[in-house]
Amino acid sequence: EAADTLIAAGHAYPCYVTPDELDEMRKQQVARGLPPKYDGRHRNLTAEDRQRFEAQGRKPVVRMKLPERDERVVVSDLVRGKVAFNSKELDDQVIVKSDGYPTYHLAVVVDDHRMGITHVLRAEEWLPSTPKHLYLCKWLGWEPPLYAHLPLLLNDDRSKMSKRKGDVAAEAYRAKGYLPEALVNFLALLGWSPGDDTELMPLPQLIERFSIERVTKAGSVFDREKLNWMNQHYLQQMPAERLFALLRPFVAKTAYAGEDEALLRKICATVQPALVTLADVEKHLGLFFRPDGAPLSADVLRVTETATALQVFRAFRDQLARTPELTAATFPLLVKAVQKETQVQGKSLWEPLRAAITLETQGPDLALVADVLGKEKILARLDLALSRSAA
RNA sequence: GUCCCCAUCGUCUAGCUGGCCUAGGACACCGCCCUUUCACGGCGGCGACAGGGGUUCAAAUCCCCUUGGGGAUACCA
Repeated sequence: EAADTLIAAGHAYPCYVTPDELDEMRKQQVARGLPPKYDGRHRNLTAEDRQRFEAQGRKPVVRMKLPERDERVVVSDLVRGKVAFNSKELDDQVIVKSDGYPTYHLAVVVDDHRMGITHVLRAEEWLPSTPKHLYLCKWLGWEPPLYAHLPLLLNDDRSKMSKRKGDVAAEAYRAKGYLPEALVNFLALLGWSPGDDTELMPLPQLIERFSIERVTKAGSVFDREKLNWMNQHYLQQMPAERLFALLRPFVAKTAYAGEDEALLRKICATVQPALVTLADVEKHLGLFFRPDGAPLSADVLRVTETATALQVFRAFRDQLARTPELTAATFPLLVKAVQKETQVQGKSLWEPLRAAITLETQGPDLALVADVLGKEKILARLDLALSRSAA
């Protein structure tokens, strides 16, 4: 309907040039050192011309008919101020494709008008096509919306980050275990800041404090490290119940999906302080369920094979064997007893213990882990460490 | 090529109406402290006004040029 209106008013016209012909045309222009541009060859077709093309079975596109004379078009942008373009630089843009579908340019103008859109906030890449949208509005007799062209999100090499290239769709971040609140908070800070040093802001606060005047002009690199930090922050804050609910789909993807639910719940709570993303739960789960005979890292071997380590293991094994019940609260007591007995303390005491018990050199609080693992398992692993050294 | 946008630490940024900036914060990195372990946390360190001209008593802040980066130049959005 809008296209028909424009054609009737002489602001648009059917164009029968085929993609192949356009290709050829541009190639020749480039060869002659000219900028590739539609040359307007179908701007003024006669009725006969049209009939001839129709008879050939050609389906036309509809193109905007930009003014013959050069005009100055000024875009008033909420973040960039006034930006001037020359209509001469613009092309007779296709607004309806040969399959009858409108292109973005026509669709966005018509759609926004019908929906009563007052503000168009879009990325900077759209700034150069805004003059076209302004023409469309003008010809259709509509008041254009207010525009704000936001800075681009950039890859590490400072090129434009595109949702059509790479693994950067919002869904991809969800799949990688990032929380919506973390992503939103992080994204809000790319190209905008509240003006003070506040960085951690939940959505309601973001909404309250946001103002378009404080939007920056330069593009910003998407820094995964900072996102990680923020994600971890929100993860640590989270109540255990909600965390477990969010963790479920990630647990479901692992080999441990069928384990006892109460146990999984306990593990998730234990592991919370060590999570950077939800997906990290997988590797931590492995820590609890890995088979005793699994291959060990060089670090684990290094810290479990010292003379001091062996001394600690023997003492701890004895302590543990004599303990009726092992809990997160009693574990440190056992370690304390070992310290007294062996005179080993601090890192040289805890590090080998952790490595022998969890088969990792890092992880959540050892007492908590030990509680989940249970007495029998720990005894078995200590024996294993002892026998490894004996061999 | 042409048009347009942009330019403060490695990254995100504060600084916008010029003096309070020997340029502040955050992430990352490095120390120290806390913790008998891991992490959290606390403290500190490293680290930037792209260059050159102006304007001014005074410029990161205003103007110009250069350089650099990015975007757009599709029957994609």
